[in-house]
Parts: sequence; C-alpha cells; structure tokens
Amino acid sequence: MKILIIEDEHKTGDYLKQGLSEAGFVVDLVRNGTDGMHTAVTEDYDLVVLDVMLPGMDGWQVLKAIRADGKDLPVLFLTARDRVEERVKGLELGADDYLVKPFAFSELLARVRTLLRRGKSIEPVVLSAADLELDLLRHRVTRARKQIDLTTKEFALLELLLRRQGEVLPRSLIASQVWDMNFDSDTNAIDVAVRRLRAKIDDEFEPKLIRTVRGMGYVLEVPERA
Amino acid sequence: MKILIIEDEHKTGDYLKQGLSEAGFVVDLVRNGTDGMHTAVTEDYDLVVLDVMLPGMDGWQVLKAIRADGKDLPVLFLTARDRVEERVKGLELGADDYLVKPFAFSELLARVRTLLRRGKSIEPVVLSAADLELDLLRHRVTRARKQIDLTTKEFALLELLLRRQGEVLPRSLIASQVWDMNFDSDTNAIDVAVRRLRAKIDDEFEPKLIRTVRGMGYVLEVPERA
DNA sequence: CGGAGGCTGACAGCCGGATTACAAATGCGT
DNA sequence: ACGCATTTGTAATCCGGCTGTCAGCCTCCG
Repeated sequence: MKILIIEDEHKTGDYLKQGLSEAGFVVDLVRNGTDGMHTAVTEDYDLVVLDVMLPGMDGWQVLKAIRADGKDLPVLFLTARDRVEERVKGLELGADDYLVKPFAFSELLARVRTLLRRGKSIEPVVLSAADLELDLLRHRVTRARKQIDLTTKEFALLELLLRRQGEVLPRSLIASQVWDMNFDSDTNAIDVAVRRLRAKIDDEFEPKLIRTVRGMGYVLEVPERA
Repeated sequence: MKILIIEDEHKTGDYLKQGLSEAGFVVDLVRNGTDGMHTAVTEDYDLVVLDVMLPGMDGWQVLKAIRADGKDLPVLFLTARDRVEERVKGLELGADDYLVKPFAFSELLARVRTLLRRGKSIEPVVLSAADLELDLLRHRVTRARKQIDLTTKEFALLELLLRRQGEVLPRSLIASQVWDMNFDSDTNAIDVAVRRLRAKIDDEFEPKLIRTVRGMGYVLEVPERA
C-alpha cells in the first residue's frame, strides 16, 4: 500500500512519514503543493494525506487537480481545529475524510486503514436528535423542518453535542474540542455559547434538547416521555 | 484494573498512588523513565499515567517507546506548564489525554475512568444494586424505574458506594474520594450527605440499601432476605 | 444509666449557572 | 486595505438551591 503525504510543516511531515512507515506502508513525502499535485497524478498511490495549509498552491487546488484527473484516489485532508467551513469545502471538493489538527496518531492510522479498505468516507453526513437535524456537508441545521442559521462556534458546539448525544460533556472537554484552549476556569464563554445555541434551537421548540447538569456540564438528549 | 504511574516527584507520586488505590485500582508506581518504559511494555497494564518531566529518559521518549511497542495502551500524561506545543506533541505522539498540573484529584479520576471505559469498555457505564440504577454517562439515577434527581455531591457519593458495593467505607475514605479533602474529624458533613442521599433513594423504597456500620462507616448492599 | 456515635431539621453562606450588556475580534464586501 | 456587520469573549448581576455547620435528639452498648 503506497501513501503520499503532502505536508509543508517539517515536524508533522516527518512524524507522519515515520509513523506510517512503521505501520507497514510505503510512504512518500512532498513538501509543497505543486510537487504534490504532480506526484499524485503521475505516480500510483492508494491514498493521499493532504494538509490544506500549503504555501503556493494550496490544498484545495491540489485536491481539485487530483479530482480533475479523474482518478478514484482516496484523499484524507488535515485541517485546523475550528474551521468548519474548511471541512465542508474539502468534502464538497471530493475529499473522502478529514482530520482536525492536532490529532492522535492512532486516530489517523485508524482512518487511513478505513479509507484503504472501503475507499469511502467514514463520516456520517447528517446528525440528528428528535426533529433537529445537522447536515455536516451543507453546514445546515433545521429544527421542525425550519432552517436555522448558526454561527461557526454554535455549529461546532452543536456538532459535538450531537456526536456525543446522551453523554454529559464536562466544560473542560467542550473547551478542548470546540475551542483551542484549556479550560480556564474564570471564563464563562462556554455558558454563553450554550445560551446562544439554546436561544436558536431550544427556546421556541419542544422538547428541550440541551440539559444542564449542575457541576458537570451539558448533555444533548431527547428527554424520556414521562 | 491495573494502572502504572510513572512519576519522579515523590509527593505527587505517592498522592496519586494512594488516591487511585483507594478508588479501587491496582496501582504500581515507578519513579524514573527508564524503569517506567520497561515496566510498561513488559507487564500488563490497562492505563499509564505519565509525567513528562522525568530525569534521564523523559516522558516523550517513554511515550514513543510504548507506542513503538504497538500496544493499545491508554496513556494519560501530566504536564507542568500549559504549553500548547507540549500538549500537541503529546497527542501527536499518541497520548490519549493530558492534564495540566496542578489538578484536582477528582479530575484525574474522572479522566482515568473515561479512558478505561473508552479503551476497553470493561468499565461499566451503569452501576446498579437491586432496583437502583446509576447511569454514569447520562448522569441519571432511577429507583424502581422512577427517575431521581441527585445533586452533585449526592451523585458522587452514591457512585462511590455503588462502585464499592458490599464494602464498608470508612468516613475518611469517603471524605478523600468525594470531597477533595482530608477527613476533618469535627464535621458531620458526611453524615448529613448520607442522610440526604437516603432521603432520596431509600426512604420511600424497599429494601434499604445503605447501611450504617457503627464506628466503621457506611456500606451499600442488597440485604440478604431473612 | 451514661456516653459516644449517629440522625435529623433548620439555617445561612456560597457556588454554579443564567442572563444581559458591552467590548473586542473576526470576517466580509468593496 | 478599510469600514461595517456579525460573531465571540468578558464582565457584572441575579438567583435558586446546594452544602456545611450546628444544636438537639436518638440509639446502641457498655
């Protein structure tokens, strides 16, 4: 199995190459978009790992070029934490999966293997709870069939809550997943964000989906009928 | 559940070992990187708690060695400074979670449990005794199928009693696990907390599950029918 | 019968969360 | 690059109810 890594950052690139080699793959690494694109279309790979942050020709162009070439070549792209639009864009351009930096190597490995086996995205496209739906691809949210505009943070927060539906998520976890920060106890940014999200998806609907667990965090769940 | 602590600092190491032992885990403590690495790969642990600040072979090398060994062994690392790069480095090297020192012991315990649950799912999600159930993820308690609202302290206390079902738990142990404090003999906070818990889960139900052992502490158990 | 240990109800301080207003930052179009 | 609109973080305040303390009572056991 041959894998091509297109990554500008030296540390990350070397790290990925080494890790994947150790996992038993044949790995090539190129450090800029132009070369990456050429290599990807001329040689024969089973998978491309692509950083979207590249100097010169960026990840989008590379991805577009690969897709224009018509090959059925799985592409896994790497994107910064809070860029939901980036992920949407990537998936719309035909990437097969994405990973948010920073990530655990084991996570990358798992996805690489899945892509090689199935060749398709492992991401569900629509998350839902009761009459609430969240479409990852289109970046759209509806409740009771009515469309709701969410900001980036609200969307990311709701996505997290939906993915871990039924679990009480501590503030510290939410902070690390939705914000790129450690929990700084003297900020109520999360509370406020939840408030704003509630205003849009819960205030004028029933049942209420977001529940506060005092001293613990927040859960999104469909309440049991009494 | 076996946990390995790799920690150079004496005080922290002892503190962690004692706390985790009291929580019911089997705990080994190693005080330097070289031994730690060796122990981690040769023996059979369910989790490693790893300080990155180690003399000689540092935490990164230990982590790398463990991962190179190919085991699917959850690693929680402790970092002194709140440096984003450190955190990223740790996660990239394959750690599963991190904690910034200083931390509350209860926080560590929560994360340890999460990792154990996620890693192997041997860790139960629902604790129960007779018709009493406690759902850790949803943070919900029912008795005889009726939902019961518990406060944070009540929940923590009941969780402890259920985890150590059948064991008589001395007040001092309860104090250290549920409160982040040492037992201060001239407080009856624990008695009061137990009273309040009983009011909710025992008063209007049979059989009574919480029993007082005079001079010893409290046990939660399903009484044998006479 | 006395004392220690445990139970109980009242009470008040305090904590965690909700809410709102405002300031800073981000981003978008030109 | 600039200015405007929107988003996002911070801070201040409010509120309910959690939780530790205490005083008095009960119960077990010597």
